[in-house]
Amino acid sequence: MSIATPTTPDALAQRLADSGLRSTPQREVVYDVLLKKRDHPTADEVFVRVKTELPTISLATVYNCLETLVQCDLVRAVNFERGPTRYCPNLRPHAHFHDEQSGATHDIELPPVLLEQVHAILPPNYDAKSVEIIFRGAAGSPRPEPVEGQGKAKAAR
Amino acid sequence: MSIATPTTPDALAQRLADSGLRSTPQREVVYDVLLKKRDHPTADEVFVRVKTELPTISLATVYNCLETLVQCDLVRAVNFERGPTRYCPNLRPHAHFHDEQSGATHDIELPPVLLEQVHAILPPNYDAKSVEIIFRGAAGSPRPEPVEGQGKAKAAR
DNA sequence: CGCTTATTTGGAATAGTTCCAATTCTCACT
DNA sequence: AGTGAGAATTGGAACTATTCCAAATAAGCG
Repeated sequence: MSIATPTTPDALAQRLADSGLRSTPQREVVYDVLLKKRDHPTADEVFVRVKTELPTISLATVYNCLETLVQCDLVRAVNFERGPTRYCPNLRPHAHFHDEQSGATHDIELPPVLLEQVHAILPPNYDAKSVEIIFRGAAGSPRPEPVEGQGKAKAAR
Repeated sequence: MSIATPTTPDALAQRLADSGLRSTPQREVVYDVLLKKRDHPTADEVFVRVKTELPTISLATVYNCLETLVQCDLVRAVNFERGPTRYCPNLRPHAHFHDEQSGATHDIELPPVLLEQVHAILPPNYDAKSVEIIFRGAAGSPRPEPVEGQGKAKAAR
């Protein structure tokens, strides 16, 4: 079923090899960046972060690497409304809560039992490879929480 | 008949009025089109369909109308992976099954109990206004079917 | 070491959507 | 019925996110 120690930098080389792909500095740093700050960054945001370590990397490569990581099942791509795709290195089954105020996204633990129950609503013949659960709302803590948001920070329009 | 079923063309004028908006031919036809063929069309597809009735409508207006309908809670906007937003006039709580083969999207009944259970996984202080459940996989027929949907066809637009 | 193939890169191209300014339509009020 | 204010529509330009492409680079392998 699932793999024992998935979410570590070292898993990368292994997984890549398994898929007949090479471990490159770009792929490593992109993955590291995702592991280091798990705030569901966009490709652009990953680009910025990776550049501090690999100043010459190109945005196209960031897209390539992210795609590769998704292929290898090391990273999940998440799409909220219209906006850019966000990337999440959390492999455990979880839902996403999208705080519309701050734009931040939080992982929500998804109990296996519930996951099963959700799958169970599918009629026969529907074979779901994956399921995505996305909440939208306000993570209205009594006190405002530390900024985790990428929400409007960049969305200068 | 049923007040509980707002998914009728007539509901439109009412809802619009409630929001202080006007009922226009464009809005009516856009809504009709959604009700008539519930295959989760994209804005483009709606545009094409509406044009047969209102040949001079513009794509911008279709976007406007769809947005308006979403605001009025008559229509849900759904986003699968990177692709265009799709529109769904089904107001009852339901999940979506996205068939990766055909590109088609099916509504899946969502039992209220399950919906509650899903909401229950949220930690306190998380106030979800809505939840979206999206399955991805292969639907239905035990035997493979030739190409059909809007999947990755590039020329079909 | 040179060959082959994978990977990266920058820029151009594309898709989907939004923005904007000008026009047209509606409605409320004389 | 006429008019003015505000809504709504329209076409096209602008924008954003992403993909495509062809050339340059890097790596593994014999």
